[in-house]
Amino acid sequence: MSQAPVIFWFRQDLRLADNPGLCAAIDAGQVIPVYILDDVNSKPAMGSASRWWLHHSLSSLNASLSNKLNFYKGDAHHILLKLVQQNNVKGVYWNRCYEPWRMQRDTQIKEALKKELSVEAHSFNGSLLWEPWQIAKKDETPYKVFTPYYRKGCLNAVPPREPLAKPPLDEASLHCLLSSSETLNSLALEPKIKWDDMLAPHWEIGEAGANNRLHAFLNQSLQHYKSGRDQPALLDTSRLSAPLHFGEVSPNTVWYSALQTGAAIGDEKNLDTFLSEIGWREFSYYLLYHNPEITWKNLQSKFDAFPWKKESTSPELKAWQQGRTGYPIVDAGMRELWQTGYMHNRVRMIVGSFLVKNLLHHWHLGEAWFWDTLVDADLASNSASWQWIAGCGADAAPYFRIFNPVLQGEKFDAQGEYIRTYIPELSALPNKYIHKPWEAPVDVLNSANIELGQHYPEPIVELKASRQRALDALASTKEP
DNA sequence: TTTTGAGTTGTTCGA
DNA sequence: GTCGAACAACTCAAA
Repeated sequence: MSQAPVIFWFRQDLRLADNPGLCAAIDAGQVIPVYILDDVNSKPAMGSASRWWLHHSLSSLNASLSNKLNFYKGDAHHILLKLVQQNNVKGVYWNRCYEPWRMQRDTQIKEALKKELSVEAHSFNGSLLWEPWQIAKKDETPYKVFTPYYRKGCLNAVPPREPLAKPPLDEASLHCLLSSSETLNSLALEPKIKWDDMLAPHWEIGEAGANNRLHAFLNQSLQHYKSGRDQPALLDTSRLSAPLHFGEVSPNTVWYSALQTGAAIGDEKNLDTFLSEIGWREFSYYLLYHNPEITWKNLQSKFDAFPWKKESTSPELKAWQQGRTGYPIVDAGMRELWQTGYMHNRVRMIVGSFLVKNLLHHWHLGEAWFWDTLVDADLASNSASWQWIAGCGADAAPYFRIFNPVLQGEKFDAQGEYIRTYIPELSALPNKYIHKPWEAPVDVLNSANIELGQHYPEPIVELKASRQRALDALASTKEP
């Protein structure tokens, strides 16, 4: 093959199967596979847990490309143009991303390739079921509420593209560069302090792992997803958030695999609940695309006057981050996050409500902590979800929805299994007090070897008073 | 244009 | 212990 090669630029699509951009690149000629760690343009900079996941995902991808993946670090614009020039590249292929900084950068790259080098960039949809510009109300403006967006907008639109097969990718279809690239290790994605040893046992990173996770979920949990997903001790959520974020599996593959399993078990209710969660992911991207300011600005501007605390040095924030609030379900969640890089969905809502309402801290502070510590940290989902729990999102939670961590614990972790997993110092406490150790009589605490304030903290805030404070704060932001 | 029904995930209080 | 109502007012979506 003497023809000029093409570049396939891997981004949030670290897989071979159902990769439309990669398939198109292979059809066009010999492929130079490229990954660029663009820490020049990224806003915000990638979090630590994400960087760790990315390292292993790239390592896995590189192995499935016969170690022919070319790594670069720096300004993607500069690097790509140089690569195209030096290697006589005739086309550049990628799958679209939707973060504002990425869209801006990619548009500029596309224009520069065309204008300066007369090379065409070809972009594809590899990470959403429906493009954000494809779904609109009858008056052609974007939806602001999930249910009509999903039911009327998405489900009545053209069905999602069916997954593409893994392309035939032998060594002959991959083009070797004349100049050498960097190595994966030189990207320095792994942490300097070995905290990642703690996370590693919980995950199987890469395309094969993502598919194993998908099928384990479909086989074991889909049939009781509707109720199972709410109980953090059960591990019945899909835990596909990180694989989807990095594109180790496509939402299309998840969607159609779930439909298939759902049909086989003949259960619409659980299937629909799961599919609507995929719909929520779509909705977050949709909101971000049409409202790029949601990453930093309250969608409902009346919340700009809400008296949230904004100090990132507050001792209460520190206690929340470290899982020392004195409320077991909150602390268990924050420790799960720290130890595994993940937190169960139900518990994310509880800890979010606690920070924003009971502790009256700004959602930015929670968002920033999640951004750094979650392996599935995703700009669209993280922003939209924090705004949702804070009540300032487009699709706002009602003002009175303030989670009570004791009731939530008793309802969704009745046996305290989740608490005992992440707060071993409470493990000998009977179920009756596992969600409210401060109410336990002294002899019960003694026989469980717990001294409150010593082994486990006293509550840092009183529930009833802090709930009322949040309601009052909301009332105070209203127009007179 | 106006009207109407609805809005992911809850808690508390009083009967 | 259980159950239903109340909890602001507003915006959105569609008829």
